Amino acid sequence: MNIYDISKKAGVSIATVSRVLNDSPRVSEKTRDKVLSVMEQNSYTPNVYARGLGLGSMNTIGILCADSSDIYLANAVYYLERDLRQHGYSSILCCTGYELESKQNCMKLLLSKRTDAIILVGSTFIEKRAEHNNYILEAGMEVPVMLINGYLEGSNLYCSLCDEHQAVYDVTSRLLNQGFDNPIHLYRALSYSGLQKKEGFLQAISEKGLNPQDRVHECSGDMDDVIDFLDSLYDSGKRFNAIITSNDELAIGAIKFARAKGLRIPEGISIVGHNNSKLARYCEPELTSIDNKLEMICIHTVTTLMRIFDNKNVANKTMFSAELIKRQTTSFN
Amino acid sequence: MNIYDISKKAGVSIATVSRVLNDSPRVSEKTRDKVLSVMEQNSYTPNVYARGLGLGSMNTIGILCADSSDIYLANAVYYLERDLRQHGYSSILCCTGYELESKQNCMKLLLSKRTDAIILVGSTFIEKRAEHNNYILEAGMEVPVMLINGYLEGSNLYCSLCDEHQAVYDVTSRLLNQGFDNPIHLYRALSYSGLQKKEGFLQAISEKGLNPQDRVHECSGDMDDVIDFLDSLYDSGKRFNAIITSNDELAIGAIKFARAKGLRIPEGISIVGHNNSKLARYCEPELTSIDNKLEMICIHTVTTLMRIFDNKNVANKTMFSAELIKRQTTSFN
DNA sequence: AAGTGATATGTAAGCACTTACATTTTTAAT
DNA sequence: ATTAAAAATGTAAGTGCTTACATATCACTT
Repeated sequence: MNIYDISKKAGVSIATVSRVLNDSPRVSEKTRDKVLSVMEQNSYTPNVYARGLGLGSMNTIGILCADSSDIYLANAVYYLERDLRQHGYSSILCCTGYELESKQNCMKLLLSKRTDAIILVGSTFIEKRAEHNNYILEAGMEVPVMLINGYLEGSNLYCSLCDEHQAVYDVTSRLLNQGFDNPIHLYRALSYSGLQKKEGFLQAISEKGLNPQDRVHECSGDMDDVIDFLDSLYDSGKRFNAIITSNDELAIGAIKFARAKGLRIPEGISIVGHNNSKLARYCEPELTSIDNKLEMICIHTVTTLMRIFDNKNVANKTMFSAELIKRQTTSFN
Repeated sequence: MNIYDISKKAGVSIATVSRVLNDSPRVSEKTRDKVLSVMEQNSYTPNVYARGLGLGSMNTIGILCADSSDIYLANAVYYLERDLRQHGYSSILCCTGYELESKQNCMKLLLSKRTDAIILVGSTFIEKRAEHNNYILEAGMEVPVMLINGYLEGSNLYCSLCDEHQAVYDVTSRLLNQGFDNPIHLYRALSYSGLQKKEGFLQAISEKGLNPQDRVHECSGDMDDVIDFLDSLYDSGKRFNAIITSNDELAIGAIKFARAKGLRIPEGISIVGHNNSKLARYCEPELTSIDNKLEMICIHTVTTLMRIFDNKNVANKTMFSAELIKRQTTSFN
């Protein structure tokens, strides 16, 4: 069943059928109804490939995500797909993992699918080494590329993110002022946002005149690794009374560590997570966490994309403010 | 840059270029190399829409998922996308939510995208009312439809699932034999697998001669609702010493409830989750949970799909065995 | 009733590929 | 060197849609 069949059955030309398909105003109401009812009766579905050929696009967006099984990224994917679909776009998902080559391949794949734009989810994309960003910049020359939780100065990328630097600076300062004067920071990966978090932490402690030495540590995503790491740090004689992490999983590892060592939370040690994922309420005690407004960022990203498609003007960078969600692992008033 | 440009630059016909594109053996090695290098130099990417038109397909699979922000379903989506991509297929994701109409619309959307198959993730798809399954069966007439964690007797759907009935029957029986003689079951939704879990529970308790009355309860997915529900059940005088749930989130709600009431886990009350998600280790005490082999099911689903595409013969239903992962909310030996 | 502009419809040429069939070239056997 | 079969390549007709341009129809005006 194609446009020719429909045109015959409706007694019109294929151009008219096509116009109906594309909501053209240049069809009389009578004809439109006729054509639509023929389509309905024959449960006709236009062929996307043919339309894509003719139109040069078929309203699909590529979502490049490091790991959609990560609870935070999974939420991002969910919000994005939902909002895109509401705007008439569908989503091709591609999970890259954390290897550069795999990311590049996935990007190539999405570009070859002629997606109208590409959204990068997971701040792990913008890395320290500039050459690791090239494939993103190149993609940006072909289609609009949106970064969630990332930013690249002076690039043609569109960025929606949260002010993680400020957020971490703020909690760290508050903890310091409250007597938790010996904090450490655990992070997962030095992505753009990871870097911001770390810098926020460092700024706060340096303002208090603390030595940053041995206060910042990279951890694997596995909870047991986090526990092991903290155990060995502790057993080597190192002491600390606050742990600020770059995501909630790490913070839960920290909680497990503290409980196992008999440290009291939050009196003896404060713990702050990041992302304010559902996990924050699953653990015990429930986790104080920085909410970085993921849903808002995703909605904004999709809105921006639509404006770009409409050739409206658009900011290259939009930054939201995080919010500290206080629970039981800290004793802020 | 299209196939004509390439053919000119390589000094061959478009048919030859197309053959190179399609890995046809009917091209000499010399010509193939020549064409490939011209493509490379001009960084040519074949147009998916044109290829899709000519070939009638472009190796894309639709993934219909109730809610990809659900930690269990997010994992399924992750495994599926990964395995599909390894086999040269890309994935269009569509999150339906739990409303029938929305599910139907998403299915239509995916079919209109001419996906080569559709995978339904989230057992919520096969419901009690037969008419709610019609849209799935109709889709099954057009393309292969695979069900993850679902089954529909006598249909043309391909199903990969885990024997949840047996799994729940087994733990429930073990708990009963261990003296936890007053169990209740909480479930999220009466999907196919939800039904299996419930039936497994009921069979176990009826074999022990217990009254099933008031032992099985539907809960919302929200943790606070679960806690509230159990609170009011408890406050109304109802007592129980084992809670078997249909997912880990519910079980964590149960843990929170038990701790708040001062019930001792696992001596006073045993709690068993389902899915063995990461969550099971985040809570306190860590949760005993039924592992229903999601990764294996997903891999099997993709393999099955590839066999279908190759016209190899394939089982309509494949069932795996679950495994009980013992942690701290039960005291099995 | 003829003429005008607006509106509706049709024709045909893209869009970038695939592939059956026809033709040419190569290889190997005589 | 001749010939047949096999291999490589080319030609041209799809694939199902969009849309510029041409043409037909309609509603008014005079």
